[in-house]
Amino acid sequence: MQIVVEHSRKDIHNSDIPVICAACEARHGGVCGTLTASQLTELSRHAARRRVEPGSEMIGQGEAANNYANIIRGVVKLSKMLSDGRQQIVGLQFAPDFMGRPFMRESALSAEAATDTDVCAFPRAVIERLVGEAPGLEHRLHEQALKELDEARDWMLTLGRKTAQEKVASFLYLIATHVDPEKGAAKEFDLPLSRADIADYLGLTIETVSRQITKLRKEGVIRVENSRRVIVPDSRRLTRHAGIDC
Amino acid sequence: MQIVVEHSRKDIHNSDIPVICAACEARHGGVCGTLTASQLTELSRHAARRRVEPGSEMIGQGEAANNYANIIRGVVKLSKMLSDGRQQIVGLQFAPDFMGRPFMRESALSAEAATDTDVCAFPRAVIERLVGEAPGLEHRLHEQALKELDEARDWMLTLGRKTAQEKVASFLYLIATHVDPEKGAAKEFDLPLSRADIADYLGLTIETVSRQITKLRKEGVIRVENSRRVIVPDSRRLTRHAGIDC
DNA sequence: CGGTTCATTGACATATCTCAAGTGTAGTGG
DNA sequence: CCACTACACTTGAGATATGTCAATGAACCG
Repeated sequence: MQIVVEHSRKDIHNSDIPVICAACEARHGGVCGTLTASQLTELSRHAARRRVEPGSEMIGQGEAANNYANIIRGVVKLSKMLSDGRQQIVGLQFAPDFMGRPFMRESALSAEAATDTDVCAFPRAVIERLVGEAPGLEHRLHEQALKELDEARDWMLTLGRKTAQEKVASFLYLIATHVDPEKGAAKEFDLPLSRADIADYLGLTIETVSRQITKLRKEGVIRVENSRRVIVPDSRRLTRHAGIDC
Repeated sequence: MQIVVEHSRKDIHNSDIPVICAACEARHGGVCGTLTASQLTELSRHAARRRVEPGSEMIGQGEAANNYANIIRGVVKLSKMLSDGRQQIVGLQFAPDFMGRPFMRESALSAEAATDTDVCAFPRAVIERLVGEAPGLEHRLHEQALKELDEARDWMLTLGRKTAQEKVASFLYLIATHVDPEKGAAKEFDLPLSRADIADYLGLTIETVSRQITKLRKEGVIRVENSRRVIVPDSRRLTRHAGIDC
């Protein structure tokens, strides 16, 4: 975070950076951080800022994937569906994550905005050309893939082996950590997901999620306001309910 | 597969390839395929063939990860454990997959041979140096990571949303597909995993796995011999029991 | 042959799901 | 400002899939 600020200062004196990028919150996140000024210019020529409403699908399972995007603001759900409608969220992406599955024409999952979201989208062809020119770009994409792989595997443990109580606590802890990575501290935040989404992320039903949240509330592990706002007085305590090994 | 055979023929006339590699079954799989002769020589100087007994741990969760490896033969389980002993297998790796988590000092999971396994191991330092020299190497590692990510997400859907019956059928289908990718054909194979391992892979108990296998057998979807050998007369039929969308 | 490990089967317990009703809360229109 | 609907969430009662515990069987090995 410090570093981002310092770099931003430098950018002000660097007139080579495209205007749209110089003001971009994700200038150094996503894929843009590794690009040179000219590559950034090239990319920004084809880039389009878009605002996405919560619930609107950005790409569907089985559709052609013609775009990559940086998430500027908001949370995006990645999910998979069975033919009979059962659904599982397989990943959440937060700003300033990069979105898109390199080297694949067709999406194996659907991406949908969970909250109000801003993205900066560019055609896959441009990215794939830049990969050949910018040595650091593939490395950045590789790191993002590895990060997502680690997260997916962590979540497999949650899905396969934790109780409903632990699943819900793990989810709350995940969100709390994204808001503020400091361990054991008090936290307060709005849930980016509805109960239905949380259920789809945890492999549970809406009702079970609701009951477990109530249970955590009654035990004093969390407080809840307006059903979306959550207060965690002691996130170490939450951790214990989440079955997280530390 | 065709391609591998053709390349092997060429190798016979290419005396630059290290002897140990020229005879290697994974010569063009894993990471080796993208290396030049001199890079391969460099790598092979530090490489060590090892045979691993089933059940023996190759690396433990939280240990320092000092090695990468190509799997020459066999199946390796990647698993995560909670502090109270609950375990989840988060991935299976088959020959000629590459094993190892690039750019990370410490393993977030444990790797254990499921079957008799041969690997070709090399120190992480050598690989990381070669990444800087061989442009194709990081691309290969990146593709492997993306493949594992796709597999992990597919499995999350299985873990979170499928019934025990569908989970077991999905597992059998996964193994059947690895033996022979042809769709709808009859298949016969030995399970590389014990019932306990299958349970850990599916987020079930041993008893439930056993009951579901019995059920599939009684319905005629599979036949079982010696509890390890499985015959699938019609893998399309198996697919239907696996809740796989096609 | 006995001992060990692994797999199967049964009887019962229980966590989670299902179905149904009830409670907010926000938005809409009169 | 007050109905009125719509939607998301909560809560309850009962059903059920899966887990737990215990016994048995089958394969393997010294």
